[in-house]
Amino acid sequence: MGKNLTSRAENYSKWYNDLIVKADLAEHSAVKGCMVIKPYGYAIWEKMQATLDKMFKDSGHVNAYFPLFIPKSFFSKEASHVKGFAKECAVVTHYRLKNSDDGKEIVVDESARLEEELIVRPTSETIIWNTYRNWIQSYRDLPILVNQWANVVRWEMRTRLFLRTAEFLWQEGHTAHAGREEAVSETLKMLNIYAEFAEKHMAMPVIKGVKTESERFAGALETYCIEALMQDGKALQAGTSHFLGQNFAKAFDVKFTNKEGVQDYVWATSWGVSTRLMGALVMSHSDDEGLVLPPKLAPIQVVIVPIYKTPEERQATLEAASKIKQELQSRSISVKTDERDTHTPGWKFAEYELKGVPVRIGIGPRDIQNQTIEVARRDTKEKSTYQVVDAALKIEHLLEQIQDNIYKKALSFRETKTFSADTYEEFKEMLKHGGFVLAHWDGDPGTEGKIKEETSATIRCIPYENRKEEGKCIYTGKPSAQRVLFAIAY
RNA sequence: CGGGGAAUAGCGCAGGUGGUAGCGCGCCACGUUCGGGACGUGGAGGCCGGGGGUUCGAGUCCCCCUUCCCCGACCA
Repeated sequence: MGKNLTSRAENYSKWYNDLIVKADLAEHSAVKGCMVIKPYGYAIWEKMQATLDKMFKDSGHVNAYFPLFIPKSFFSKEASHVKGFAKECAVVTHYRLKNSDDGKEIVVDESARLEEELIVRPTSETIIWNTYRNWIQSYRDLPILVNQWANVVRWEMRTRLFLRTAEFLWQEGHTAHAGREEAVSETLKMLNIYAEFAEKHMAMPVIKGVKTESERFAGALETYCIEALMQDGKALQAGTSHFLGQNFAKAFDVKFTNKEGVQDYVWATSWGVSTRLMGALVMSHSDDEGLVLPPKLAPIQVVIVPIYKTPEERQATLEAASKIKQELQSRSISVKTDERDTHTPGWKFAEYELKGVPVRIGIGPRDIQNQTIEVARRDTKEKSTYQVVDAALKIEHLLEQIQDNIYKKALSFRETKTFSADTYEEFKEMLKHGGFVLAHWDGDPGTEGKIKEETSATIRCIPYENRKEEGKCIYTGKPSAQRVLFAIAY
């Protein structure tokens, strides 16, 4: 029996949408462009949050919270910033409702118009820098290393669950520094933290790099990013870290007195990852049977399915399950025993496969007899029989192996999908099959724009650990010092 | 914001030329099952997305609105 999941080959978009909904991660809400993140999906996000939050704190950051509403005037203070976000802002204009004259409806009370409209934050640079002005007088007040976990709203035309929704959850770090070098190094430090998180926890290989001018964050001097390749060959920006220079300090007049007693503007960074990572996670590892979750982020790492016919067998298998569960829990492994009598084992197998639980244990009468358990891993669908006596230890190792295996699988996928093009014809041909294409570019945004127009491919980044290599731009033939990373992106 | 679809039971769908709604899955009850989404019998469930019209009569024809999906442009 199938799971009624569209296969990736048949329709990748449908596969993704079906999977998100059927695996209980999220669903469309009654509000256009907004999603409901369901408990199972939210549990994964919570694990991402917990891990990232610890990484942020271990690197000296602290959490705070700034308002959801941002006065419109704040936005206009940094010219390129407002330009970048103006087209997708939700604006609050009134603060009161009233009954309509016929009493049948609730309408906006036109007399309750706000003096100054409020923008629902699409990002918090402006409100934060307006606040930092009051926090900073001296170099002794620096650095400020603040992060916030929040929701933001960007009024998107076209939305997709997790990948692009009008409201999404994220974290945004906003730091203030006394010197340029320190701010640049903070930007890179956070980029590295994101890359480490992606690779070690999400098991998703990423390429670190710098964005070109046209892909840069509105208001930044430099945007660094991690780029991942999805199974359909499209690239996904998974996180960004911005060096903001003194742009926001100048816009909000945030000065400090340095050690020499001279006034200077503060240097800034901002960095963020969002619930989009959920989409990245799904599209990196999952297959036609359902989700494949990396053990480090799986809400349930091991599920135990008891198999029995008689009440006596039920009793015996549940007892055996309980012992294994305790042993696994003592190794900090999250375990669930599915004791429900309302579904057959086969049904449960399919269900946990759909939900991507990394390891499934089956315990039936035969196992009780032999002092064994059946262990099935989700990533390879391989089944083995373990002796109960050393099962917990082996499963602990198995989880590590699965984490490692899905990373390697994703990495090898990316490697086979990464090409080098030396001519424009070659470039266009390679793009047809999806994947990353490394090619020379003359550094001109105009050229980049034309390539995008003609092929839909964008420069995802200039890889950070790039090998310098003399060459000629595939489009103009002008000299180029290195290859840049092209792809069709989400 | 353009271009295509679509909206009928919880989900997926069928309902030529108008005559008062059906199938599969799911749900409920009982029994037999249970090592890869079990089976039988019985049952519940619908102002056919919303609003107007045409008609004796509209799921079906006409107009308007709303929402969702897919593909582009824009963006994390």
